[in-house]
Amino acid sequence: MALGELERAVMAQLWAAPAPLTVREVHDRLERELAYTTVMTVLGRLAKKGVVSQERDGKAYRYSAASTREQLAASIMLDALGDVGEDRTAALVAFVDQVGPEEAAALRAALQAAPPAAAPVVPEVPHPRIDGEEGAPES
Amino acid sequence: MALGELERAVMAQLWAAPAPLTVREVHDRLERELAYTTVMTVLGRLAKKGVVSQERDGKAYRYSAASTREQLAASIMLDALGDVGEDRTAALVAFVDQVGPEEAAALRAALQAAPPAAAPVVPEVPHPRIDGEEGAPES
DNA sequence: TCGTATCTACGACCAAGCGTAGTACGACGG
DNA sequence: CCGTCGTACTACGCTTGGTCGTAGATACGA
Repeated sequence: MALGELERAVMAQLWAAPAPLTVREVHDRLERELAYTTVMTVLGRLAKKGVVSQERDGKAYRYSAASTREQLAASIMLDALGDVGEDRTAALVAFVDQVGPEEAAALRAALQAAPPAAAPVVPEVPHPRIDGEEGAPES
Repeated sequence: MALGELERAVMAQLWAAPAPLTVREVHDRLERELAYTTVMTVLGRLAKKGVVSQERDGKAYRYSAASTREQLAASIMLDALGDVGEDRTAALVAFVDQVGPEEAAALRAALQAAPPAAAPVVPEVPHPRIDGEEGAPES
């Protein structure tokens, strides 16, 4: 994925908002003074990448993050893990080794919650796809 | 970080080799037919980024990966985790949730091997930079 | 000494991605 | 009819990564 700086800032707004935002709302919330169209472009690109979803609201669109910040981070972590090739175990060891004890504790807790053998729910989304009119004719 | 395709291929060769390689050696080992200078440029950029270290060997340089593949992957994962902001725990939960049961098992094993309560804080480096050689001069 | 083979150092070019924004154009409320 | 709002499309500059070419130093054999 590797979002850019502005893209991350925009995502931050979307994640911080309780409901989908319009371009104008995102624009207004951003600290930086940007042209309205700049925000539009960024949101469009994010939508194209699949990290945000847009829904029509009258004339305008409302944008919302397609996944939570945590899920996205997890996806990126997973991608990095995948790049390692075969010895994922060693990479995970290195990872555990690099995170602090607090994260290690969190990891332990997370592992406790995860059933070792049960097929995890996770309907899909290894990483967000950008299919268009395929399976969800909303509206 | 986020190495490019060729950069990853070059790194793969360096990781696969038991000893530092010259540009020519890397060039010869790569599947693709590339100009010698292309490999040189890539190795130079890699060195500039700090992911490989170069040592003089007569007229030529010998290049070796600055850290293991696993450490690099772990660093990238850690970076992604850092981007999440405060709630790293949730991100780790999501991560555990997204990895398969095998990785979860590996994670468990890694956590077992990890020092349970030793260092209260990391000596330094919020996220590890790769400039110096701090990795492991295995050779 | 000359020519050739090696290397490195630098510069160049192109494609893609991101930041940033302008322009065109349709819909809406006065 | 006109200004406002919103989208669509285009564009431009910058950075990064892939790919080389050329130039200069150096070593080595004839």
